[in-house]
Amino acid sequence: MEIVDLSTLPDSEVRYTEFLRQICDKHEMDHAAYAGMNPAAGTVAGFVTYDDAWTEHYQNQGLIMVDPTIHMARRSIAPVDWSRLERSPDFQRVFRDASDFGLSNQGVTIPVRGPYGDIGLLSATRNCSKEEWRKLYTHVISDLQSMAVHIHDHVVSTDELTNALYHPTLSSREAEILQWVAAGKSQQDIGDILSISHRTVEVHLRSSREKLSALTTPQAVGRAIAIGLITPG
Amino acid sequence: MEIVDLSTLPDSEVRYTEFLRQICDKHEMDHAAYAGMNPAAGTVAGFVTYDDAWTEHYQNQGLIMVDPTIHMARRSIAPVDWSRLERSPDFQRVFRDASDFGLSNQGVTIPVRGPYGDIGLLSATRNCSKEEWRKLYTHVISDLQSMAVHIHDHVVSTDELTNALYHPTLSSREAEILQWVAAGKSQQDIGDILSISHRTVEVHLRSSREKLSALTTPQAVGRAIAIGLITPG
DNA sequence: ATTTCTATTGGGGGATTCCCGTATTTTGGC
DNA sequence: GCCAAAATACGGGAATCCCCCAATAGAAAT
Repeated sequence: MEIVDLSTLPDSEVRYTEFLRQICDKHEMDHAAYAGMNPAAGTVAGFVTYDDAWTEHYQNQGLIMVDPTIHMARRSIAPVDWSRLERSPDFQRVFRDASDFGLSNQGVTIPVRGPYGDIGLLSATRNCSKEEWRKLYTHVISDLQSMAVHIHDHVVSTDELTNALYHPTLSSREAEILQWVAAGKSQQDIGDILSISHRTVEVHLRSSREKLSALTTPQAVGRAIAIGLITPG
Repeated sequence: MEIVDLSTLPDSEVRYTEFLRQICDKHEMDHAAYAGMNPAAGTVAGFVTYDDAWTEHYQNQGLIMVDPTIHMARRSIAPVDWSRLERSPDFQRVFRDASDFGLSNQGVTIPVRGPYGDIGLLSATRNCSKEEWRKLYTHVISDLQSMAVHIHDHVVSTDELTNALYHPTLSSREAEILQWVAAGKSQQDIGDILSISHRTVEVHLRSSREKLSALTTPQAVGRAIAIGLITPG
């Protein structure tokens, strides 16, 4: 199958929504939605083909916090077929509401992760019989996975806001010292290891915290790991 | 396309290698390889269809440290076509060696990430003309991505060693407090938030450190985030 | 050539964390 | 039911971190 190159389309939110519509058409889905999250920056970007009414309701009710499809997909490697979700109270809550808006409880959510703790979720839904869904699923899942990777890759690489928050650059010294902190060393230890004063170590740590907008060193370490500047020690 | 269910095959390394062979057969590849990494635990698992000679050479020379396919794929969301790699000295080094062992410099590496900082790389290679490769690539990439997700999901969910290192369980209080620390709160702050003494907060932090085998709180936060027990704040 | 940024070292002092205790409550196994 | 282990809770005191300040030297930018 040919891949629609997102980069050839005009640069706006509309473009992504249009891309989702094309996916729907091609794979006989009623609706598709993409949500991209950057846990370190706390940002979320979303594009949907749903009606505004449902989107508004979803946001106003804070359904994103209880939506079981998101909850599961965030913890999964493989695509999550909604039919395999546990029928929890949260499930009832979200899908009862969705049903009121004419949406099906048949669908799939595909997680895609990037190297910096970012995660994209591509969901597609369709109202049809269980057998039809089963057949459709096995037929299109592979393409949908490709589409999910494609869209997430594109969103991450073009979203300037995300990119800015993504890559606070640490100097080599800062990264080096923060890496040692993540490895459990004290400032004095690090000073000895690098043959510099523990005062200097503290200065680099402080600037690292500032660059990462972190209040404390543990927070800075967490963020640095989440965005891939250092590795857990 | 039908997905070969890995769970129906006998449980061993051989099974994965066999699965890789099937992928080769189905998609007209010469060789395939999978490498799974858990950065928090520092473990690496690999399965290949290459000759032992090349595998040995690769390991003895420590090529994994300079292999540009791995280097790039680790930082990418989308599949990495080897033909688009920069012709760096490392590239020359690895692919000159590979060529000596009769291996092609045409191939693709597909990264797959899980929620706990784990990453799997599925590579496939084939010796053919550029045009053939181009055609083959667009034809099979979607299926290969599916296969990559499938194999990584399976390796992660069945590798007991990984699982053990993966999930040191924190008590709810411990996770709660560590989450606040990752959000940049001090012990005093957290005590106020949870209406307990900051002394108690410190005790929970200590046991969290012990469970995560961490020497310091920053290290504990880093590990907890890497293995998904908490999220970066 | 001047400015700006980075890396380095240092003092003093308050804030925070961390190790040493103890004690109560909850949980799980026998 | 009982006991052991874990979870929860609190305090004193020592070690560490962190913030204020100042200062020098080299590299990079203008």
